[in-house]
Amino acid sequence: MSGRSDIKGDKPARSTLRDVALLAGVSEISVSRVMRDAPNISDKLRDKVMAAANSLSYTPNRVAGALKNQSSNLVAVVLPSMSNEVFPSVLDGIESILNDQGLHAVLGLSEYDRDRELKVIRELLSWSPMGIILTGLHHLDPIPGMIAQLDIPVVQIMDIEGAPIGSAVGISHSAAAIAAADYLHGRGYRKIGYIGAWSEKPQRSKARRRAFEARLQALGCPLVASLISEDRSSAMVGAQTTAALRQQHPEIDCIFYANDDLALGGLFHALAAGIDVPGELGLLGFNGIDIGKATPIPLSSIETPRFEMGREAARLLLSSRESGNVIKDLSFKISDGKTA
Amino acid sequence: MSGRSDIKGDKPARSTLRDVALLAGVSEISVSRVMRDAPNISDKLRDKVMAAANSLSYTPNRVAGALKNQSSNLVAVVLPSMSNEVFPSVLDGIESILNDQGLHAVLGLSEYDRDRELKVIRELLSWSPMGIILTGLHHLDPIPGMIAQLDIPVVQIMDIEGAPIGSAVGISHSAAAIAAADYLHGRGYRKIGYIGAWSEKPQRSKARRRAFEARLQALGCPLVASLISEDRSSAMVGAQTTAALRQQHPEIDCIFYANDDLALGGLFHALAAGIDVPGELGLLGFNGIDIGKATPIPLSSIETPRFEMGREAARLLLSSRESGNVIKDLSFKISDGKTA
DNA sequence: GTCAATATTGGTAACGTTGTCATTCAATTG
DNA sequence: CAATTGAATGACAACGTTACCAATATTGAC
Repeated sequence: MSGRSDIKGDKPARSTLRDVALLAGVSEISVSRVMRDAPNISDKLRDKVMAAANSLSYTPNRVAGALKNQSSNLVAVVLPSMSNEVFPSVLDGIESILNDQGLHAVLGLSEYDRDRELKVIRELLSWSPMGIILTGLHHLDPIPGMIAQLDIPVVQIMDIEGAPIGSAVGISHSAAAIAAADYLHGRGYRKIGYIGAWSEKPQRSKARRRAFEARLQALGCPLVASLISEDRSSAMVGAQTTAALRQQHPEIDCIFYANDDLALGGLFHALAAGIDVPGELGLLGFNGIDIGKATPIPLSSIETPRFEMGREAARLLLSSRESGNVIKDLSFKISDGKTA
Repeated sequence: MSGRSDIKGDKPARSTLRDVALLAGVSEISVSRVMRDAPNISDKLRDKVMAAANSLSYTPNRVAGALKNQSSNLVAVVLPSMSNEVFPSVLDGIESILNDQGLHAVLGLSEYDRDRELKVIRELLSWSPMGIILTGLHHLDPIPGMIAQLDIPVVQIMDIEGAPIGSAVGISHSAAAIAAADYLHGRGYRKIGYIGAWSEKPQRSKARRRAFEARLQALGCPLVASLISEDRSSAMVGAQTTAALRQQHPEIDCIFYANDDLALGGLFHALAAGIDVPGELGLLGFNGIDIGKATPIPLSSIETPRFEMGREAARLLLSSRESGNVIKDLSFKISDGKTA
């Protein structure tokens, strides 16, 4: 009955256009057209084809389609990691737009390693995706050329300060750092510390710390100290580094953290140690994650639009044919927490 | 110089095996073999080809390769959602195995909707993935048949109680619920409540609650009440529902939560309201997320191996040719928190 | 120096789909 | 009623790769 399966007489095998066409007694191209809802198809033909297709439970082979078309419904998405809440949210935002269009993300993780990123991008590009989303603005040299060869749209997320390959969606991290410095200074804090983690692998956090430091300097109250853990960010590390930093520099009256996981750890440490927050110690996080809104003292934080960043990136990708390259500043806001 | 680009004289166009072969003065097959590291290639040939390939910055077209080979290096991964920490961890585990093998996940989100899941699976299968990872054991009728047609391995994650299509990796949710009931009962709690969220969309949480209820009944201290919020899980919802449940049933001395986000919310509520934990109120979460280890009172929770589940799923997928279908119980453990 | 065995290369034909260009046939027009 | 149009279908040739089967070099054995 179904072509190839006779030859060897075993597996049901995947049915093809040809099988459907044979069964329906029409040409392959007609089946193709019906499957794709092409115009100028008679109801009679459509019915015949659909019946045959259903009885064979035919699924179009998009690999073949993509080869012929030179384009697919895949979108390459390259993120550094999945292990904090930032990138899953971004990915969620991306998927929320893509899935409605019948598009799908092919995922690659760089683990903050440039060479690995290059390898992953090369592999993903070999699938002729219809677009690619990258994290950050700094990439190895050959990458823009590789993308140009496919002539597909690129959107870079997270950062907008630099020279994007195509479009970019994100926030200004230096502006966020300046806002943080101004905010804390405005609240009366004068002995400010900084805590980061994971050796600042994302260059964005390094940029943020530097801008923060510079701004404090300009405000006349230079950063007292910063402590960058080698470990990955976590609440536990946040608690430990907070204790350590306060021991080394008892005069510190406020800490700005690289992210909310660390800041929550700081808050938990303070709660457990009976430190008065925000009086004795002010705490300011970064990202504005959900949990921080429910803590006994709600966490003050720089809220970043992570989900929206993903959505916007996907939207820009889809519209880039018309709108060309765009740089979109989604901006941040300082949440109304009570820890600073 | 590069074939197609002459015709119209515009885009650099993507170079192909043919372009490389022409430039290197060898056959297309030879280029193909060099690119794939096939055996029996002379150094001279390899060098010529590599030089040509580099100068054209050639990237193999895997769409064509997959069509010819009838199989790709893509793995379809269908998850319900990205919006709590569970599935990102699982995905992280999956990718940690896949990426080292040059494989890539194509993602589909079902949003806990069966029909949507079917649609997504159909689309992903049309890419001839080399395997597919699904969430849970309950799927719409046509799905097993669709997968069988491609003759690729399937791994279902999260749950192991039921009839898997292929392999399954997860934990026994009823066993976890029983362990929770026994643990709380053993700690002396007798007026136990339950809090869930999002209308229990994941059937796993429903199964867990039922088993929990049944066990408490058997232990002679029936569940006092359960409160299932319609909202998605979050610490905020956990705090609110905890307050609400205690108001409705002041006798409750302990609450088992559907997940740690809710439980953390409960803990924060208790801390803010000055409720003595675990004396006046015991709290037990589910999943064992990182943050819970750093709270002023570390959260007691049923720890589930989410990352490991992803890793194991990917491993099973890769080894299924030899090992066949396997059901793997990764088991859970009750964390040594201090809230129950 | 001859012959078999092996290492190295190439030619050809698919894989399943769709764009381009026919072709058929019914409907419309003057 | 012939001529013209347009709708509906089909034939054929790609898309870029790789499996399969030659064909040609190279090596070693006797």
